[in-house]
Amino acid sequence: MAPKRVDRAARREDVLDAAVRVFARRGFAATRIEDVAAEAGIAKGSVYLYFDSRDALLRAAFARVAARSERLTAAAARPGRPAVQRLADLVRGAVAMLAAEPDLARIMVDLWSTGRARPGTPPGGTAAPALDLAEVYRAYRSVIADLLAEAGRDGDLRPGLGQAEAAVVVAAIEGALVQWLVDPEVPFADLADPITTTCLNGLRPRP
Amino acid sequence: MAPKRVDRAARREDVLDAAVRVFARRGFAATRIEDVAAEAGIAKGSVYLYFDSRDALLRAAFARVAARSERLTAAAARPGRPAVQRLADLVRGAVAMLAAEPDLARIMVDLWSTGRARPGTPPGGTAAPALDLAEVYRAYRSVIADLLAEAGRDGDLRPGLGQAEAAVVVAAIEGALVQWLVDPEVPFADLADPITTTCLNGLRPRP
Amino acid sequence: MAPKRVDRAARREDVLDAAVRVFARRGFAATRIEDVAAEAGIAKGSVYLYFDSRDALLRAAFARVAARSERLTAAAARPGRPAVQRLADLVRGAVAMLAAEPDLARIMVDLWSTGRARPGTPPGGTAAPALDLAEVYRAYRSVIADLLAEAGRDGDLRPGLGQAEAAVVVAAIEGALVQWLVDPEVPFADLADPITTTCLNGLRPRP
Amino acid sequence: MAPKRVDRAARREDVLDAAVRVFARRGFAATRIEDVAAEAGIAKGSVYLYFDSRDALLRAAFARVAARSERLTAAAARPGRPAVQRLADLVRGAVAMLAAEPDLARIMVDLWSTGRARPGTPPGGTAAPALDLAEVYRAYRSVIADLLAEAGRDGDLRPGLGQAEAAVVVAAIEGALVQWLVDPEVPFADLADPITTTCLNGLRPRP
DNA sequence: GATGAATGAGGCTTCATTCAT
DNA sequence: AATGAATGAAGCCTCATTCAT
Repeated sequence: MAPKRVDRAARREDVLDAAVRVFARRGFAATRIEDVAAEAGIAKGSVYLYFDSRDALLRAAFARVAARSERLTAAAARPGRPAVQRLADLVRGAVAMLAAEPDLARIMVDLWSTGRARPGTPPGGTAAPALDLAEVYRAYRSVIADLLAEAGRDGDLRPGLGQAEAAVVVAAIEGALVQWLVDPEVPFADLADPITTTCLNGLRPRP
Repeated sequence: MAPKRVDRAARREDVLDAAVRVFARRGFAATRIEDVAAEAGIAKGSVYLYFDSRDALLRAAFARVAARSERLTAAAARPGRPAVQRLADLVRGAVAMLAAEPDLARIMVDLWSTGRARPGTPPGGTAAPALDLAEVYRAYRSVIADLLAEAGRDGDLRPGLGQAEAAVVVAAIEGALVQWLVDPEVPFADLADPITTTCLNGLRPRP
Repeated sequence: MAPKRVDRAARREDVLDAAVRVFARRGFAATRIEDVAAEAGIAKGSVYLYFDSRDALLRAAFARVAARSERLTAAAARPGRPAVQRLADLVRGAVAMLAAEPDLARIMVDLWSTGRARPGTPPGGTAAPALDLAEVYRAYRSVIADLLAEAGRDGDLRPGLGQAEAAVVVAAIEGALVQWLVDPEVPFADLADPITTTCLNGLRPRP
Repeated sequence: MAPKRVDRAARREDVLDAAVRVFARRGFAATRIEDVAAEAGIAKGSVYLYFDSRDALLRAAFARVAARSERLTAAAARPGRPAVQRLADLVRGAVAMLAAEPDLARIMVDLWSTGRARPGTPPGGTAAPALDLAEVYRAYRSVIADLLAEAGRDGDLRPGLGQAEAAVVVAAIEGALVQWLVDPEVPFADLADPITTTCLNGLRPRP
């Protein structure tokens, strides 16, 4: 029974892989279950062996985005080097990761709008477990805010930096991502440096 | 034969107003023609008196977003004051405008994903005049890059700044917007200052 | 008030003229009230000043077809010349009239199918005054059958000819019409002679 | 992956059978997809498993009419007996077939009007392979014209008969059909003899 | 009388989901 | 488990008809 489980889980991942690809290509709204099935090389009905509904597929894709984000911040939280450097690494790492996985990046943008108010959500309230994108970004900012504060105490950045500045750093990354997705000629990966230096210089102590 | 005292164009704007509100509330994908009609206080079929199709409504909404963006950059291009200041004004103006018209802002986010590969586009190819969001952002960056260069020549910012840094500035604005839309507790309007100072300080000449 | 009446009737005819042209061009099914209005050079709503409904327009068009048919047979019933000749004249006259008024002819073909079971007709039965096309053809055949019988008594055709042979004569005309309408290269007007001679020869007494 | 024991093609035929019945009963224009589905005993949406659109259903019905017509003329073209007799057989066969399949016959009449200028045809131009009814009748007349010419050489009919007389023969059949469809009391099947004898006698050599 | 804006019922088509095989 | 045929709810759009001006 154990191998069965593994198989099942592996198959599920395969389907999700396919879904992510199609979601990235056509967007959620335009993606039909059949598209996902075709991309996964299985029959339409078989998708339902692994996911309860179209919505569940969407939520699973969201979970991937969230997990990736978490992995990223987790790495940055590890101490051992100066906070400014860990911050710089975090920014560079985030850009690199988004650039390396454009499909997930595209889905994230879709989530920005879809996550807001899903059609399925009944006016009453208790819908499916919400795609808590807000929480993801809150955590993201928290980690950065902590690093900013620490770097402030280290004297590498201005003291007193907090949530607002963390939001600016996150903004620079996500905003650059948007421009790349909207216009593939924008060299997103190459923006890692300008983003890092601009933000960090901008937050240095005034001479 | 009398031109009918109902002003066609005004009525069309009313419907578009309604559409923008609903698009912002539910997203494009989830918005049905009937929702727009209800919001406008007219019958479903009446929407078609003013717009050829659901897609035309979407395109008109895009045009509003694009027009607003243009108004913004046009103001910044007017000379008369130092480039750094005009740049700072542009950033603050952009944030203020987005904060003041959250509906259009939300639609813009929808456009980021929808604009990519619209489902409506017939396989044949030449559909309606594409929602050229890329062009909007290209123009946006251009204006900012010009200001950066000018400020460089003024000695207010580093010399040699260009497209990349312009992208970072745009990114900071749009990225902050995203965080606000995803999480209304993010004080977007208040981020105008942190964004402006961080970016401009970060681009100052090194002492 | 009298001139008003005349005006009104004349306008009504104008609208019907327009309707006949459009019906002939696009067929009933594909003709919208607006098409008729445009062809008549009036507004959509004005059509309803002269006709109660789309269906009434159709019925009026039918009436024209029927009236024309009646005029035709009426002429043939007038005595004074040998029956065979009146018969030949009737056939030639029918062809000439149909060829001269292709619009009405096209409408007649539409009536063959539409007249059968109009959508509006409730399953129960009592719909609008039916388009009694059957009656039109019955009268048509009657007149011809009478002429055949008379020509039989005259010794110009075989005796004992009746409804069946009348149907064949009518058939030759209407069937030729169909071929012309389906394929404009068929020289309908020129078929008057072949139809007349074939039928009349075919009904001559055997030598 | 098993080919599913339901034969797709057979099922498609079933649906087409149902469509033909409904088309015959209500006419094309008045037939909704739901009517066809109900007649076939399936759900509305299921019709689309077998036909791409309402129009495709119409075209398939046309194909049946055309195929039947072809079968008929093919039989007549086979030599072996005198041409006059084959001609007589063709006429009788045509009437018998039309009388035996009144549904297809009714559809044919619908095609006479629908085939002309189908509403479905996009303004662009090249829609689906047009319902080339003209071609069907052209072929029909050709076969008959050949038989007439051969019978002329045999001395059974007048020499020099051609397209015009062929049109008259076709006309007699189709025209009789019309009268029957318009008025079910017309004994169409019994008209086979009057048509045959009238036409063939009418085309005999003059004594 | 004329108009044409407004209405809303109705038809076509799509597609998430189910289920018999 | 896997399939894909079948379903039917929903959404887009059209157009006959009404009605205020």
